[in-house]
Amino acid sequence: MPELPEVETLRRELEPHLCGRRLEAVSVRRRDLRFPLPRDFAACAQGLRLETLARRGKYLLFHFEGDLSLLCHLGMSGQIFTTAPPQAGTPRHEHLAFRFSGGRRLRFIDPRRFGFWDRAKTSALGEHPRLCHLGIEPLGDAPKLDGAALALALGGRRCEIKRALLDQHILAGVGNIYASEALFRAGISPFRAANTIRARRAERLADALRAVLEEAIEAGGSSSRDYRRSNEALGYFQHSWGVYGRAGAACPTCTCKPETTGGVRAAVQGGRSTFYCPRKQR
DNA sequence: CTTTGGGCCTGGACGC
DNA sequence: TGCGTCCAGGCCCAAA
Repeated sequence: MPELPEVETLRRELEPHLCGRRLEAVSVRRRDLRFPLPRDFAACAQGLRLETLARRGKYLLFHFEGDLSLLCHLGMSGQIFTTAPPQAGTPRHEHLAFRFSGGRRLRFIDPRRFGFWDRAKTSALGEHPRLCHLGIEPLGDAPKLDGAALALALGGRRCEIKRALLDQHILAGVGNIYASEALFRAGISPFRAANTIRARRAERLADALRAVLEEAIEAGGSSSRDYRRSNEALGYFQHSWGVYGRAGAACPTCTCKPETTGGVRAAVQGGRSTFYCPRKQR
């Protein structure tokens, strides 16, 4: 389940291997990803030099020379590898393969096909329908994610804060894991109405969001069944989860015993699992 | 405008 | 062993 830290880890890993290289060939095995691959996808960037690799929210952006960019969203189970397949032959869910100059290859694997790719003019990326409504970039400047910016972005929404954090139009890049973790660190209940987070709470939450995302990037992201790094290494931030996936376990900051208090709780909000400590989070 | 819920998709876990 | 069912959650979209 790639969220911002996993995509940023991927970006950092790919950058030194790919930037400056020419895209020699793109092979397409399946076009029916989350959205159909554009007709000219394989041809549009062929022969162009990759200038920079960027990220916006959970999107990976390949900026080529000649005003062309490729966008990649990993969805739920999307993975990108620069390594060769572990066994000979093409893996079952390898939908795209890119060959860069110098022989460097990039493989896109996505069993659930919730991921997708698109192409756009770099100069018009801001108007791309998937990017134009994205909210605050949590680790960016302008606007820097602080309490005031967060409270403004939440904009008096009456929905639960957990749901608001998952709304990419408010904040870009936070998914289910890091939303739970940030709320836990900030001591804010996931059920609290978003419009009650204004001053001090907003400051705490903004700080918690930035901190948890930065620490996760530092750790190479959180590994799961659906996420491996491009070099097949494992991220290890899952060992630092305070509440996510830990229902019934002792809250790491409480001294109360889970046998008597029930420990970390699990709930469902908007069809998504949420984990929280009812004592610490209000 | 906001909010809510369903749909897409597959592999793995689980119960019988 | 094998079958059916449920679950994970990224995003979009229709409906209220």
